[in-house]
Amino acid sequence: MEDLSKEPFSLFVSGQELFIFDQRKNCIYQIEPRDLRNILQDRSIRKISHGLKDRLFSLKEIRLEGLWFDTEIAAYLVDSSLSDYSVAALASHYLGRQIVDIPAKFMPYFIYQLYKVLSVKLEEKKLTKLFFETEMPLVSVLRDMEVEGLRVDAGVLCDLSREVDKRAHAAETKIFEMAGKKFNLNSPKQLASILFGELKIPPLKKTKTGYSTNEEVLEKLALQYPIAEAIMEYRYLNKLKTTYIIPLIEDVEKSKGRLYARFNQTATGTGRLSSSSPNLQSIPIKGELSFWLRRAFIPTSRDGYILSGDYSQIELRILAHLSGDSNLVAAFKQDLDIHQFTATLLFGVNKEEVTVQQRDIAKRVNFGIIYGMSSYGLSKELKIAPIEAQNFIDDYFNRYPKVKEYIERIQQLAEKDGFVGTILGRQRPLAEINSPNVQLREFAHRQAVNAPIQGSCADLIKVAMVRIYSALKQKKLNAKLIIQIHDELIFDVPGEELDQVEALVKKHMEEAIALKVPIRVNIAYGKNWGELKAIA
DNA sequence: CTATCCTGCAA
DNA sequence: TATTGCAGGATAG
Repeated sequence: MEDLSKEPFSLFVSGQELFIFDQRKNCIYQIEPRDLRNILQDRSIRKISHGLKDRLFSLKEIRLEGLWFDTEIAAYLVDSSLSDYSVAALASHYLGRQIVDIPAKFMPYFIYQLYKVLSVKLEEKKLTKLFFETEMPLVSVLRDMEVEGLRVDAGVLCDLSREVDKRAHAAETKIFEMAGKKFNLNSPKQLASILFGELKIPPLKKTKTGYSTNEEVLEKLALQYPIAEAIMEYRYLNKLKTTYIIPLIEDVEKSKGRLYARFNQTATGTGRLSSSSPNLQSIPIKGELSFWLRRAFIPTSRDGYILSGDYSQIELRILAHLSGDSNLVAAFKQDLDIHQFTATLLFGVNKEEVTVQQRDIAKRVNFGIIYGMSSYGLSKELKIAPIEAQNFIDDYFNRYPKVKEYIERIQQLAEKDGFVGTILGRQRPLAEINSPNVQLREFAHRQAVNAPIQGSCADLIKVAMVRIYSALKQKKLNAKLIIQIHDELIFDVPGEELDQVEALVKKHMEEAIALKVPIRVNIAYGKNWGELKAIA
């Protein structure tokens, strides 16, 4: 075999087996298992592979170096709207070959063909820089996160579990008493028949199959019927227990005090990461028991800390950047409380006069903008009439005129191009943007507003992750990135590294991409994830 | 057993 | 009839 370090070649790992494709000789080789590690860890050997991060699960001790071109990541940048990024699916899509199942030994051949097609498409779409400088380096960052996992105190979870059981049982007893009988509280169908049948409570909303018993409905019923309040309490406790506490305890006990989650790089339409098995991006944060739950997430070393860096109002800052609206830009340049500032514009008062309620409305309107809100959507959110909601939207656009122009511009661009882009050029296809179906078309228009904002935020934090990873490595620091939650990075930091890591995280997060407005990052740290104290 | 619905957690 | 996800339990087939 010729020197592997001369040019990139494609490979596929299956269990302990490694196959490579030599494109010059059009020939597939199987590598001896004892050479597998050397090849994967040699950074001078440029490797083309497919979903390699996820294919090394049984080879966790191998450091992955020199992964130069991952065809799964490339395919995702070329088209983030696919639901299946397997080699077989992509071969069908891009190589015109209908293949259901590819034997492992032929994989490198197909991966190489995909590489040829996808590298051209990356060039055409001007995604090469984003691909090589951000997405490919990120693969190693995510692999390290997945391999390292994080430390969790199962004892804290067990204590919490007992407390939740106690409260859930109390709620259950109360509900059955008021209902006059026992039933399956987890069945919306049975619950509806008790509430709206036996108890004759007037139903407020329908679902496809019956009457709705969701949070919104229960909240309204709770004003008049105590049973609704108790059901909400039960639901909260049951959710906490079944979705978080029990699965976390099981995972942690299986792996001696550590938790290993996945961070998926090709899952979302916008460029965000997703997390699964378990999903660390939806660990509860509101309420006393959520706080208890987060206290179970602890540093690896006894003298260590959990440190978080959190982008402040990043999506609105990106909106200010993209729209160039002078009011919005000025507000951020002066480091104002943006929701309070928006309230002064909407209600025509001085900032000292803004009430808590007014600020809350302004905050919800600000969020609504990011989601491409309608008056109906906002009215539901604010629990007011659609006409009043429309007034807020009109006032908002009068005060932030360039935001309005930006939204119109991006929607027209989407109609013309069939996609929208982020600051770093990441594209989101919008297949339904000109659909004759009104619902689909309007949905795509909201996505056209949201995707550049959400996606640019993803760009920003990905750049920061790559730079922080390399800075930690270069400075030989042992702090580890353990969780990413879209606009927040969480680290496991040895005690003696705290100051250095704090400065480094703040700097790289704030300087990831220069915007027309300052970017602010709040750093907090503590002895566990539940008790983080802000740094001045 | 899988698919779908309803529900609810996060940014 | 506000954006993006993941996941639980119940239920239908």
